[in-house]
Amino acid sequence: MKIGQASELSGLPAKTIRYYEDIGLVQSERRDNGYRDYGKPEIHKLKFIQRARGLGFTVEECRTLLSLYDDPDRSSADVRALAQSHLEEIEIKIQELAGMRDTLSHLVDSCRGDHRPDCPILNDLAGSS
Amino acid sequence: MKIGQASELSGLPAKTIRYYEDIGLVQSERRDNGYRDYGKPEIHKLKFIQRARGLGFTVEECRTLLSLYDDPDRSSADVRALAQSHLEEIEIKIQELAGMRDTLSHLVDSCRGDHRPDCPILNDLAGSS
DNA sequence: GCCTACCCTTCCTTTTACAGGAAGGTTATA
DNA sequence: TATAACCTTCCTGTAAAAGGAAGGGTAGGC
Repeated sequence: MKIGQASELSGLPAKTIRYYEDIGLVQSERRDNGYRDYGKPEIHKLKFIQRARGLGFTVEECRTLLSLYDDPDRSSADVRALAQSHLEEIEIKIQELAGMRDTLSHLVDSCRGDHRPDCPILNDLAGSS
Repeated sequence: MKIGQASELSGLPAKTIRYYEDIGLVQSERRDNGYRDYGKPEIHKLKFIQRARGLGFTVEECRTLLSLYDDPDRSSADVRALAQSHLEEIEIKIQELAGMRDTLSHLVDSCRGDHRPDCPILNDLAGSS
């Protein structure tokens, strides 16, 4: 099938699929006219990546996950370690964002938001505390 | 003062300060030898930006915040609207990350993580559900 | 005067994960 | 035959810097 259908089936934009080919993540056959030609295994890989990306794995982590998936001698410990480490990064990011949210929502609540220039948000950023 | 001290006082790497100058965010005087020369107002601006970046505002939002800060005729409503909108983006990101975290931690918990290849994480990514 | 160490300069490249668009070839349909 | 819809490659741009090369400035010690 052509890239358009591969895109629909995998949920990835055609641009993204070409990009993944550029970086050697998912190869494709070529027809005589130069069009990319995808079969079931490629669609499967693309979906795999789409899900992994949806869980926030980087493209390089997806590469590793794919190679583990393809390796019948893998240890599930390796997969778990990768997922665990990614999970920790996510939790750190959540904590960072939660801190920002708390500070910001305080500031937003304390600002009247009227036509006057007086503003606790700017005061805080200016270090008036 | 030179950029090194400006860096220490503002908490921003010298590289970043130069970058902010490149994009017209914080200008500096120059000495005869070509070195950048910073005074109190610039340090104040740099700190302002450092705090705003710490709250997750983009550099362009920082530009807007700075111009509001410099404008005695501003309305606090404008500042509040910007902060509010940024706050909503943060909350959306937190929700996304929390979703990833929940799915991932389930998967990690369900994987034994031993030497065998059998792995629920990979199975899930492969769409075996 | 010279050496060393450290600070500063500009300029170029790299990062991440694509998106946008130009210029042009292919195919299906009316 | 015309046109729309699809495909191709290639180049550029994004955010916010970080890294590094090549070189100039400055202060102190010998």
